[in-house]
Amino acid sequence: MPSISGLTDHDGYWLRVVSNAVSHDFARKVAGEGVTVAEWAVLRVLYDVDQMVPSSLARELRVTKGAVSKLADRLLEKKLIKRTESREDLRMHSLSLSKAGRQKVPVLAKLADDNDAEYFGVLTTEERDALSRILTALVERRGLSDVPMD
Amino acid sequence: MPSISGLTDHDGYWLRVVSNAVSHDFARKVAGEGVTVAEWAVLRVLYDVDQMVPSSLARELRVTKGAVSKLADRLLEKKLIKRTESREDLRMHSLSLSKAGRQKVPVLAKLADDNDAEYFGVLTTEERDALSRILTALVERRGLSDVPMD
DNA sequence: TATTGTTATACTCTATAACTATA
DNA sequence: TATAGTTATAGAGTATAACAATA
Repeated sequence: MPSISGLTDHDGYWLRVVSNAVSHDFARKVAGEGVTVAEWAVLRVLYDVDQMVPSSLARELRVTKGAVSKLADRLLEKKLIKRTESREDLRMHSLSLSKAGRQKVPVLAKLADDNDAEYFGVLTTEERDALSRILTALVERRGLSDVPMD
Repeated sequence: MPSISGLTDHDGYWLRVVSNAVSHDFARKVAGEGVTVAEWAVLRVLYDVDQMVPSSLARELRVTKGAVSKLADRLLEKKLIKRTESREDLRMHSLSLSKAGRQKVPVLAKLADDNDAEYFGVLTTEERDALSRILTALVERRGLSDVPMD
């Protein structure tokens, strides 16, 4: 008789358990700063580039332009980003951090650092190095750079 | 000047990238069988126990009873599970697999096996063992058995 | 009163596709 | 026609809390 594999027999299951726990806790932390994880990603990208059109942001974050539109709406409401019209092409506009948004990024980055330390700090140096190495290997060998972050 | 960590500087980020990719592909596979990943988890648990009350299922899957109620509704519509009233305690009822549900579990388990092989097969035996070991260590040391699977 | 389960409501995240304005 | 962006719609996944029935 064939044996049926269980939920816990798959690496994908445990990966999801750990990933969800890490993300869930991080979401709770950034919620204290009034933003979601998806919003944090937008803010962090804008922090480096100063300004970016929504279509580029969609490519960078690997989501649809509709998703970016919605995220941008919320960040505008929260006054963390600004919209600037383009003069050359009136269809386009740029998104950039507001002063408040720029001030918030280091705070959020610190929370991300804390969260990582909290979770992966229980590993030995060897384990942590191995994890990073293996995750990177998976990303490279499976070509996950093009995978959406849903 | 303090340097601000980026999205990709955290293990949590890469964990999320890989986990999302694995789950996304698995979701696509089971969608071909007409179920979602959350529904697969319900079916797989019921496969072993024959029958279970929603409150136990909620504990097992670490979601709220409301979430189980919704999942059960969908699985009933799809005729993959059955509801049976309890005779001792009329507030309770048991959920169990229908014949169709029981037949589907091995098919779904095979898809989970395939998905795992597809993703983690690119790792060497040593890497794969290390990944399993490290994920297990994280679950144990961080006490993630109690974390919800959202 | 406490418990089981359902239902109502709400939110995040995402997608697809129709639509508007501009090129 | 093609492109940039918005909006409408939908659906998965989840939570909280109000509720009904029963214990």
